Amino acid sequence: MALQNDLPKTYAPQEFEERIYQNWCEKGYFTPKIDKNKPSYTIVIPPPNITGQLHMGHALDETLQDILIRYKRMCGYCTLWLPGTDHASIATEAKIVEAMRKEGLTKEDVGRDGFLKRAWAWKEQYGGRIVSQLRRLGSSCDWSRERFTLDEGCSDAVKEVFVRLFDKGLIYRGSRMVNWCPKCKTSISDAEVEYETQASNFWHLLYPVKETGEKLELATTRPETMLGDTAVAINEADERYRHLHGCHVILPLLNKEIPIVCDEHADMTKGTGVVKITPAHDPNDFEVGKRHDLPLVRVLTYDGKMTGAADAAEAEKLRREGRAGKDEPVVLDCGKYAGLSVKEARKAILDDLREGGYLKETEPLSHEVGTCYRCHSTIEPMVSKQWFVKMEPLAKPAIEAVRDKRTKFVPERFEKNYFHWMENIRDWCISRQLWWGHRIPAFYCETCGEMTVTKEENVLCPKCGKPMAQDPDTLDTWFSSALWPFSTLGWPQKTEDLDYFYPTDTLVTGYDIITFWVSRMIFSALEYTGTVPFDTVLIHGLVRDAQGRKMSKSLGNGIDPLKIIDEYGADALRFALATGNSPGNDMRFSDEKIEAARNFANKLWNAARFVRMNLTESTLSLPDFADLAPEDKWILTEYNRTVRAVRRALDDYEIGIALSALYDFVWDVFCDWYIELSKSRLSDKGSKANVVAQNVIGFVLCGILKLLHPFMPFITEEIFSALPREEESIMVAAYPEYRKDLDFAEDAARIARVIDAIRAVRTRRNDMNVAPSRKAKIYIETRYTDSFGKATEPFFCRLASASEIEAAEKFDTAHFAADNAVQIVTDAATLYLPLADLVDPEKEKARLGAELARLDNDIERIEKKLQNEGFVAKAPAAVVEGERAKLAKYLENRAGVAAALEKLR
RNA sequence: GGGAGCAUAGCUCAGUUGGGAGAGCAUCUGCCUUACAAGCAGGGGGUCACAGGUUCGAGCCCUGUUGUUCCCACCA
Repeated sequence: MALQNDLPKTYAPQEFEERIYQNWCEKGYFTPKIDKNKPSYTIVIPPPNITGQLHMGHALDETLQDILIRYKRMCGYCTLWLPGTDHASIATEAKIVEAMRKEGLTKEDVGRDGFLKRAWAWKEQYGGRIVSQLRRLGSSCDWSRERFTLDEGCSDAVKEVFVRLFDKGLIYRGSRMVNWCPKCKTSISDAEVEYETQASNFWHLLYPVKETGEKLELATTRPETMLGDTAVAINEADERYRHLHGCHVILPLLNKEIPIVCDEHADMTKGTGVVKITPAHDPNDFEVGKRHDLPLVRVLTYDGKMTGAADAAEAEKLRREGRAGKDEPVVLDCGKYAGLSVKEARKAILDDLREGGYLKETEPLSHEVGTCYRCHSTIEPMVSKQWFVKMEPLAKPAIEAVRDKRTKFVPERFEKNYFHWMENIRDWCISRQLWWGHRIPAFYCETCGEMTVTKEENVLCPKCGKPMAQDPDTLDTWFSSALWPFSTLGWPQKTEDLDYFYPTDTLVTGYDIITFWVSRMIFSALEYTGTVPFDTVLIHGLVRDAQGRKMSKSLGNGIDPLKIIDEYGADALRFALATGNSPGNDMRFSDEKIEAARNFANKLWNAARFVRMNLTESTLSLPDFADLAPEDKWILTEYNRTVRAVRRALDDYEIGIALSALYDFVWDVFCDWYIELSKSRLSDKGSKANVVAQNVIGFVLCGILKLLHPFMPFITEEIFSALPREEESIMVAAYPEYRKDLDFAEDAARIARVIDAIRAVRTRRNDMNVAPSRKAKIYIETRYTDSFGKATEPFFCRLASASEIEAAEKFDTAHFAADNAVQIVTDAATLYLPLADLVDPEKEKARLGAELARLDNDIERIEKKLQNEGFVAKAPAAVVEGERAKLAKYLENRAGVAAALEKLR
């Protein structure tokens, strides 16, 4: 007896999950051995933020990736799942600033170096946390290749890209309108702005016209920026204001004369058709200002307050020294409003306008306000000197690549999101006024003003030879994330990894970061590596709570995956997340779902225990087909078809469908039927039939374990290791393949008839409230006597409370007391149960009557269909044939039911 | 303003080339049948949102309507 490791009586995942993971790591199964004769399959992880803790979104993302990786690995691919983390500049920096605030310190107090020291300490402390949490899920990542977006290699890739793009003219620096977060005190990109609806007002202001003395009415949502107005715009075609062309208005409160300009931006159909122009604080107005060469007047500081004398003086000083570009705004001393917050200034200015008679009316309005995606403060559009990536030349090939399906989205509809974003893309603001991140590799000479972009450090001015100072800003986090699929494999170095594993195969991520991340990886990869970064993007939805709400910290409705693992096991969590999951759709997570998942694991565990305790053979192999019982051929056929269905679904990324096919097979087919059908042979120790049954049930169980392994890695490994097996681990076993020779259609149909009959008997007995203890002989009248031979008797005895069975093509009425028997009609047979003493004749008549009516109904419908010439002529022959067969069956059944009814009468 | 998803059993959702609607949970009935009560056997429950259209045939394809969720957009 070679069998060891008896399976404990109860399924307790806590007992083995950690041990198994440890073992996999020690064996090095996660690290691929590059073999150029084998195809590669690569996934790079969407790197979680180092500040983060594992949440359900990660758990879903990781589960899907691990399923794909384990599947491909078992299919013989050389698989790499490359893990890592993201430095998440803005999120991490905010956390560290917050932590310092509690100590009473600011960034400025500790200085740049001191701050970065703290940041790296933070990374050391918390960066590993999320990684260890990933392990608990069973993720088969190659930890030897773990990367971090700020590590040496990734940083080198970032610098390389920056320099190349700059040299190509695709990166430039300039004063542009950017989204400014006054709380994070940095610019952010368009993609990082989230719009939310806010209740506000439309304030109708009156600006006096200098030349005519009339009062020009205009409406605004931002009265506090009026001090920065440098024009008022009307539409040239607007008849109402034709007489004002070339005139001026006197800006209230400041008593400043500003021009009335004609610009297409002024929409005649909206409001009064007049719009105030504040070029320094509104993106549209900025464009208007450029067209009319209007001055830029800035009235807000970078932390969201009204500017004052000091701000104005400082800007003036820079201007005088020639250190401010000519395209930079003038800064206004807002006088009595200086230092007020936007909110305070709005109130004060409105009060003064009202007092001066410049406020005509206040109209309530709800509108979309841009907010920072990290801190949700209101975004201020500000003119600021920043670095930008010129997007149009990069977007074009990226659009073509997806259009040509060199990269495919699953589901396909997300292409639309992608195209829409890419086709309307604006230049990408990549500089951030933050310290934690990749510092921009640009250097300025303080002596002569020269600028250089280079990968070098400690740069000397190429013009005057003096030391240069590096740009203080860092890059958008997503700039480095965009390089992730190749920077992690060694690019720009020509490494063996890059050569073998790149381009990667599948990227798995949520639809919420298609624009942030997926689109940027695609255009980056095309530009720097000349190929798409991955073949397929598998998009999944959000994990919501049981009520369908987004899980969030503020709602406190988040479910901690680690707690779920502690209580139910990682396999149950994975199962709950994968089952019923369809690409691109959100899902709800609930107690019921996780319990159902755990129950399935428990079912599998117990089925395996049953099989295990019946094994006496030390090896398992499929018996000679000649020795197989019909039920063996039936289960092998069902199993084989399941293999095909699961593989097909997985190849189509239909993970939910694959898993539900497995669930049904394991529970309904294998456990509820095959195990029951095998019990008599399995208890018949020492017989040849026993050995055959052992081998078949062992073979199918092993197949089930392998099929399930990508979804539930731990339990399948634990059971597998307790069975006679060839491989040392299920991880390195081959994924089952569909085998033509295991499709025994005829035998499968024979057992299907038996199952059908057993079900029918159970239903009748249940209807009649017959106690299971009351056994009865079953007479089976059938033309399929080979299906209902003596060999099937144990099935009826165990599963249909039969004492014995007798089958014949036709019984003559004298053979048994037919008048005292209950008659049951199935598609393949008519069964007689001598239980008449339990029958209420009236009830029985009613039942048979109802059945007759139902059959008549069916027959009529099919006959009608078959009389329809269109159907017979146009429907596929197989379908028509199927209908004919069905009709024949129904007619036969009807005859049987009618006869039974006749007898009762 | 543009775009997309969803609408199927009491609840949560599957349903992929158009050929008599399924699962889990819940509910009802009967079972400790020695792998499993985290279980077994059986039952009830659906004009597949609405209205048209294409087709021999529509939950599935087309058009429109309603409800709902989300994404995008510089609307003063």
